[in-house]
Amino acid sequence: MQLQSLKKNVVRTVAANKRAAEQSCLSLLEACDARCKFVQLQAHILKLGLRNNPLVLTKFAAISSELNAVDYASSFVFSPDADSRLYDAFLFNTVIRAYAQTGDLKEKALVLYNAMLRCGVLPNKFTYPFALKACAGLGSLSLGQTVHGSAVKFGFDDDVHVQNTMIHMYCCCGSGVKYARKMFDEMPKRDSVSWSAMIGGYVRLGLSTDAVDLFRRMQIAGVHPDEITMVSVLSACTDLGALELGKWVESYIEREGIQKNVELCNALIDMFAKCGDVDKALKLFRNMSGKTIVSWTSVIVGLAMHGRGSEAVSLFEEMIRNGTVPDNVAFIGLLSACSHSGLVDKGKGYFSLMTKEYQIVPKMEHYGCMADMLCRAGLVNEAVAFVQKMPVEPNPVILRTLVSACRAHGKLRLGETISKSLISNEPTHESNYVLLSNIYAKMSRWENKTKIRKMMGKKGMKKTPGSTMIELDNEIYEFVAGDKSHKQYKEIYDMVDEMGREMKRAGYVPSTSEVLLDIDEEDKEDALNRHSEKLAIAFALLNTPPGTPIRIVKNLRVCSDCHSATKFISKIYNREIVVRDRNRFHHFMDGLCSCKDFW
DNA sequence: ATAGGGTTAG
Repeated sequence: MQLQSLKKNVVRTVAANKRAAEQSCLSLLEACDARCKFVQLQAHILKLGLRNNPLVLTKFAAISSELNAVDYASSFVFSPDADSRLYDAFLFNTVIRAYAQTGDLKEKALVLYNAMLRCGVLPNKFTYPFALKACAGLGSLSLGQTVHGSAVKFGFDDDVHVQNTMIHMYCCCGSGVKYARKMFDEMPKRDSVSWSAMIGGYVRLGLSTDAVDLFRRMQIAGVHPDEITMVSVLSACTDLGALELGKWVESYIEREGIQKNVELCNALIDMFAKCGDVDKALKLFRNMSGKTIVSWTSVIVGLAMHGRGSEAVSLFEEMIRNGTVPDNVAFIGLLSACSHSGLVDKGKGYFSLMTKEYQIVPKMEHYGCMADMLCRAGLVNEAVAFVQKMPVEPNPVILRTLVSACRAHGKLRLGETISKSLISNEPTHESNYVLLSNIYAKMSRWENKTKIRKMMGKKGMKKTPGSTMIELDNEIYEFVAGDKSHKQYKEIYDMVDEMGREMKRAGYVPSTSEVLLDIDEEDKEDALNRHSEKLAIAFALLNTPPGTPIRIVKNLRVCSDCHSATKFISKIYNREIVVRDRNRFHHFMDGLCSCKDFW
């Protein structure tokens, strides 16, 4: 073997020439891969007397990161019997980088950074991107600020690489985004990476409108975006559900000749699928070369969201035939496809394929998909038994799935029990109370329902307000329940009232039991009519020509009253209405929904 | 000799 002969070569030359030994040892380290025994290498270094050779140690540390042996290498390199006078910045940088890249050892990168300063080794311009990346991974604003201060002290804060990493780091530290923006605004010279870091940061924080605004400013500033910038911009479109904007971005990419690499194609596929045009996503997917597991998963998830489960399943089968090995994310997509389309037996089969054939240890999300699948299919008892048999404690998300199913399928006592335990475990989570209240409503135990409402008021819970977005003439409009901020609000409310009258004539019954407020029935109807979905639909009916499809995006799950109302509206006003909610798409047409009331 | 920003689920 090549490795064997290299080793012999090292041993031969070591006696003759120390310099040649170093070179040979470096080549040996270079040739080392996962098959090579890391420990043997270490013994070799000792045997050759290169224990304190910084170059060899650096190479040793660099290789360790690919073998997930950073901790081991670090303890060898920086052991007490090593000669610390030989440590240099390159060596520290290498180990700091290795730690910064490692999943759960990022804090050690900063420990080493501090050790470096204590040893009197001066950091250089490469040190800061590594150390800041560790802070970003930890999401620790205070650590980031300390390292930032240190970079200023040593005079590396005017380097554009360092500044860009700082923007990235501050964006990864939640409340740090304002510091990121401040740095960004004060930079004397911003390159495309600076813009991408800031735009990408906004997207990750869910501030997608800010991301789009910044992209517009980037164009005004005359900085040419590259494929990485465009991935973030597309991600913002996906988040906003802004199909028109997304289409514009696609044509912009073509026009500007931006290279459509695999990642950019994946982002385009994801955008089209999640903005409602899954057929376009499929077309792009078919035409792209170099498909990765991400490409397959994106399109499988896209089909699942549109209720096209069996297509998702055949695509998964095709992927396996193509030799792409599914990972745990692909299985989450596949299982959710089965769940959304009622393919219970298929789902069970794939769950066991995943664990047995692919040796993937199921995570909470996989269990969640299975519980969800059984619940949707009305197999509540089986779902409960499944959850009890799980080797891990179910998380609140799974328990809430069970409670909803209990309510839908009349297992009210059980639902009440689970729901009460949820409230005691998670007393500040609003939806736990809503679930219990809905169960009481179904049991007609109104006094209990009132009690729940009072409890909620006392706890002062912050409620995620439902909001609905709609795109019209290159603008994105957002509505919240009872919104009166819009210029047209009077017309919108008149339209909502008219819609209500027409729907009632057609047989719509408002589901006032969904309303948690303790108000009389008429006011409850009023509250339902002011839901953000209905405001957005009224706005669209007013401002778009008859017959054009209406696309709206809801931030939460669509409520059952709005779901049934939208069916009536699609028929009465002869409109196709496409609703994207938190989980999936609903295509309403002629009084029916594509989800077949199965969501 | 070592550097910065990105994609799939929940």
